[in-house]
Amino acid sequence: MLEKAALILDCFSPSGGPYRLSELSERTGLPKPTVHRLAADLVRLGWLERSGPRYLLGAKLFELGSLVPHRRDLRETALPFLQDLFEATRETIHLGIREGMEVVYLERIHGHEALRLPSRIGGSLPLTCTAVGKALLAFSGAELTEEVLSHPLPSLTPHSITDPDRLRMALEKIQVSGLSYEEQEAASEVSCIAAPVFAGDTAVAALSVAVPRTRFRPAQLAPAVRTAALGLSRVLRGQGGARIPLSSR
Amino acid sequence: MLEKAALILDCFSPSGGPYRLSELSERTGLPKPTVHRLAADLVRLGWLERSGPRYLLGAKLFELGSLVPHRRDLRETALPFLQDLFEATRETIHLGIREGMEVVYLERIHGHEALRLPSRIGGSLPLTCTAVGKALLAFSGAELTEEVLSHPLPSLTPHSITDPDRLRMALEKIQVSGLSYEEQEAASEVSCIAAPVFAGDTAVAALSVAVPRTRFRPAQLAPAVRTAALGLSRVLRGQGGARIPLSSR
DNA sequence: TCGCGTTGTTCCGTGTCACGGAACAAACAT
DNA sequence: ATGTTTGTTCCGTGACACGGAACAACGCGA
Repeated sequence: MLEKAALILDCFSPSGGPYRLSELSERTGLPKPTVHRLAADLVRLGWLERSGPRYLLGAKLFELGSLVPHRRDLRETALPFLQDLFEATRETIHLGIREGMEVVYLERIHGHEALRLPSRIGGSLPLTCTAVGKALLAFSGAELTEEVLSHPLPSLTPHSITDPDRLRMALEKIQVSGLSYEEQEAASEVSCIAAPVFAGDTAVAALSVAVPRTRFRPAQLAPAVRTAALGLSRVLRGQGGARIPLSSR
Repeated sequence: MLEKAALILDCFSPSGGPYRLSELSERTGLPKPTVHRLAADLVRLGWLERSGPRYLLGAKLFELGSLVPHRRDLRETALPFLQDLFEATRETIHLGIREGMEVVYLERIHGHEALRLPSRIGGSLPLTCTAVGKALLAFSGAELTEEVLSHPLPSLTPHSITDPDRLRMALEKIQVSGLSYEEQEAASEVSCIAAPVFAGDTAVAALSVAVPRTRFRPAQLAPAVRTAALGLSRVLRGQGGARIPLSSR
């Protein structure tokens, strides 16, 4: 029952777009009357909304989603640094964390010029295809790197790194320089530079600047990204990662 | 069953903080074994997380919440204007919409100086206690105003407006000037100025600047807020509110 | 205007699985 | 050592989720 409800809600990820009853039925594999009943319940609870024949994710989910502690806290303390970085570069800024073998973006801020990017707040992308992802991967321990390299590498564009050796070299460079680069590996015509945010010697997050390829000037962006990332690291260390003690096991 | 799960999740609003099994049982009024079973299911689905004996809202909710179309679209198109406003003022910026008789905040950005505010992204406050709320209320039709005035006015601080006549006058001023002011009505030592974002002649959103009372200089902030709000209004008009046609009934 | 495919909704008999009291185990306090 | 609170397991009962089938509403092309 809960599981079926979750199936329905998961239909809306990642597109979010409106769906009709029969589409939901088809996508979940659940019979139509079942979806009908469950969807009606979900609407009553505010988890879905309905306008005419179309179902949308509901306001309650936004409310609850905004409260998720890990996300909210990190986003909140990172925000001032993201603003600094935006003000310094006036380009699109990302904040991401690692979740398994993917990046999840917690924040994305930008000005009036909108890049066409696959990244969305709350959405996830392969670690290996983005600057943020590679920054996280490079400082998440050797085991994870091996784990990632043991599968075929996914790609978002023809420029995505699919050769394990190239990736390994790229990660080593990142480990040395503390900076992660990406050129059209996630979206065409977009380049990106990222820096990891540390807690101890592993990365807990990374932030990046995304720029149209034609005006990508890494030398100018590097100090700003690094500064922001280090500043955030320092604040996180200060306030102690242990606001929620992880306790037993 | 769904309803019981919703009860459990609603425990986390607005505090978000971690809860133990017995607290959840008490707050929901559900028997312990029931909560235990449901919570376990919710954890399996990623809607809750569990570290030791504490339950937290889960990552999946963040993911889904970020996709809620109304929120996401408005937030996305508003963001550049919020950035402009932040850059012009370097103060805390809010974006809010009306939901019933409350404001819901879609975005809040700020620099390193953190004001102590009751507003949270995804959270809601009474319309009458905040600059954003009053801006929305002033341009939501006379019926709503009467509806609000027909109940006793809530208050967040001793400065919150609780006198219906005073509120009515304040709203009229807002309707004339297109600007909404608030002084320590939501949080002590904080003043605020807001401007409505229009679709036609009713407000679909409002944005505000919150400032420590001591350095509140309305004359300097007013043009910036108004400019940002009008700019956003224009863009919203341009892209048509009708991306999701409301269709029948 | 009619008919036909599609989509949404209602009905209801069947069987499942959610339910929660009770009993047990583990953690914590004193 | 002993009570107290919290977390977990068990299991018999019955409510209610389930989904096929039949029906209604819509959209579309002729």
